[in-house]
Amino acid sequence: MPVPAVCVSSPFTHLLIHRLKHWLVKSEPEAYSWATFVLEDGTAWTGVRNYQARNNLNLMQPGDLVLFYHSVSEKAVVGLAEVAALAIPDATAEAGSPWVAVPLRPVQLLARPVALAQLKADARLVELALIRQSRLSVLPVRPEEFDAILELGAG
DNA sequence: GCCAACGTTGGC
DNA sequence: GCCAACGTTGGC
Repeated sequence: MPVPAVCVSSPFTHLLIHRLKHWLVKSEPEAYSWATFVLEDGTAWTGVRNYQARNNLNLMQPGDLVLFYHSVSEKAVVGLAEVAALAIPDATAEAGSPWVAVPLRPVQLLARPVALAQLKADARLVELALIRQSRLSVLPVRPEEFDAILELGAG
C-alpha cells in the first residue's frame, strides 16, 4: 500500500501542530512608540541585533499575540499586537546577515498601561522573562503570565 | 548619571 | 579556549 506523500489535514490540524505563543517586544517610545505603530497600522519589527532575540523572532508564528512594552522612559506594557507573518530578512541589516524582522500589527491599546513595578509586584509574574532577563528585547511570555498581564491592563 | 547584566571583540 | 576590555541596554 503506497504511503500518501502529503498528510491529509483537517481544519483543526494547525491547532495540533501549533498553539498560540505569546511574546513581548520592547521599544523606547522616543524611538518607536505604540502610537506610531498604530498610525502605521503595524510594522516589520526590525533592528534586533541579538541572537537570543533573533531566535525568538524566528519562533513567532502568524497569530501569536505580542505585548508591546515601552522601555526606559515609560517602563510599561501599553498595547497588544499580533504576529502578521513569519520572520523575513531584516531590510535594515546588511544583505546576507543573519538578522530577521517580523511583521507585527496592532490589536488594541490596553485600557491602562501595566507598569514594570506592577509586574514586579505580582506574585504570578515572578518568573517573567522581562524581569529575569531585562536586557533582552524580544521575550517569550507564558500563557498564564500573558493572561495576568492583560488582566492588569484591562479597564 | 550611575551601574548591573550581558554580549562581543580581540590578544594571547 | 580563556579572559580582559569595551560597548550596549535599560533599570534605578
